[in-house]
Amino acid sequence: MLKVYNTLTRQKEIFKSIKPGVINMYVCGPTVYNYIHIGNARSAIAFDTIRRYFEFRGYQVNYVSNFTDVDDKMIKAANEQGITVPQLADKFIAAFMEDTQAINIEPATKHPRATENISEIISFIEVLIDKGYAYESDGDVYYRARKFKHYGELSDQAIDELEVGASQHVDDQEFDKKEDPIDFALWKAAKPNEIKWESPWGAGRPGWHIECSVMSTKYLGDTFDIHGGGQDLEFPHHENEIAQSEAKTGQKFANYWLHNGFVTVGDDNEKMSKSLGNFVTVHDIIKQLDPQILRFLMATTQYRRPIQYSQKNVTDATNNLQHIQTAFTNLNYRLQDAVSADEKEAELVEVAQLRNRFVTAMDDDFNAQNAITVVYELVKLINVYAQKKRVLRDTLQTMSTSLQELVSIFGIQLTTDNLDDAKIKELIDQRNNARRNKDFQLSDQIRDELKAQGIILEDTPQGTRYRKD
RNA sequence: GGUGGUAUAGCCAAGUGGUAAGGCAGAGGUCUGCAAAACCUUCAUCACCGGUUCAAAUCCGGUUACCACCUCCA
Repeated sequence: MLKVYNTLTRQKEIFKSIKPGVINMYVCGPTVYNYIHIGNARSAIAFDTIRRYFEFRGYQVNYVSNFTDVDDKMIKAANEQGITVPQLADKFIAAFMEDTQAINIEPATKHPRATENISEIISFIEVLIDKGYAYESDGDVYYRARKFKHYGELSDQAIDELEVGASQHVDDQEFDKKEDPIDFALWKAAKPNEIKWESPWGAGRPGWHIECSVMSTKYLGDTFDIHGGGQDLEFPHHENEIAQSEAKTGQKFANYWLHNGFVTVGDDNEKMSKSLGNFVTVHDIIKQLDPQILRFLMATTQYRRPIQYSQKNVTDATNNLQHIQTAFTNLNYRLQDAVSADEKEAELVEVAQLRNRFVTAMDDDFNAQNAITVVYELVKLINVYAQKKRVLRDTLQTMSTSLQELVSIFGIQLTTDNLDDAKIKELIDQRNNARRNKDFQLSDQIRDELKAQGIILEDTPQGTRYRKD
């Protein structure tokens, strides 16, 4: 029985999809004005992991995630770089695909862009105006937040308690055009030389929140199963999406709202921001860090908890991932002398039990911490088994399949690392000859030389094997 | 000011009434010619105060600290 924490009700609920066996989910994607930072990566990884788990549980997942390819930041960045907004968008969408591929994120079923849906956005806004939920004001269109009686329910904000301007980002010009300070823009009139589209209210561009309402309902229907995004989007972005969508359709918008936690940077746990100089992009990180390690660190932390991106945590993740990889290597190594026999060993039962425990852990709001603990137990079982004198091919195969399957939910791919180098093999032969002759000075010399080249030798009862450091 | 969240060993982190999972790091050991890898052993009374209970990290009341959001933000 799968439970998810629903921000809407602030509790864990039994998950039930609208259509059996199918899940429609929408996840807010990035504004493509820069390389994605590790916060974006965290969100992408969290929901990719959730998606993979649903698929593992047998669901077909329709996963839609947008690109915000026009807004103030886009316009500013394009001007600074002397290119057009669409050029900027193309550049960073390509970078997004590249970076997310590196951390093994499956492409969404559909990656719609705001600018590809302008006519749908305009129609959507027209309906809101017709229903009295929106009004035009000097070329802008605003949503009448107070008119929507559920406004503030997602984020538990009492509408009269909202402290307008608390985040110190009030636009004075906009302020004057609004009936009420809490109203928000659906359409913004174009300033001179800005990218623009024609509309019934004059030339302009869509506000930020409207695109997600339009694209999610366009691809997933008026009511869909899951809407996800970062915690910071809860208010106002998701609150506004609900207001827009439910005012238009009269239907429930999304059944379950899932929000991932933040990433903090550095050993003193400070928030990532450009002014603090700790703004970290995935593009830069993966130049020096194995993307799998970043993936592992983020995917194995429960998605709602904060993650501290620090050297210590990266090192831990590196060691833990290596530990799992080593078990897989140990397993594969024993295939060479495994026997085929029609026996059902006790380990098979244990593997099945561990799998069940993994599922139980993940069923509890994707508790990756408990799930990875089960993987470590499987790793131990494998390591112990791989040291037995007699091992069965079937048992090894089952262990291998299970281990790979479970870690693949976290987006981790284990490698068989088929090093096959005649030169190294010759050196190993020389070394083993020396060892037989008790010439340990020579044998250690050979080992040290290989180590200097990044090749680690390991003597096992089945012979000497080697791996890359 | 409003809302939400968090507080468990050197670090990360499970655990919603029954006497503290797991990982990393550390220490000791087994295996090894020595290593490596693996395995074994070892390492905490749970922010603070008060209460309920036979029994609380877990429930109730209060306090403190930190974080996030309140129309840039994943």
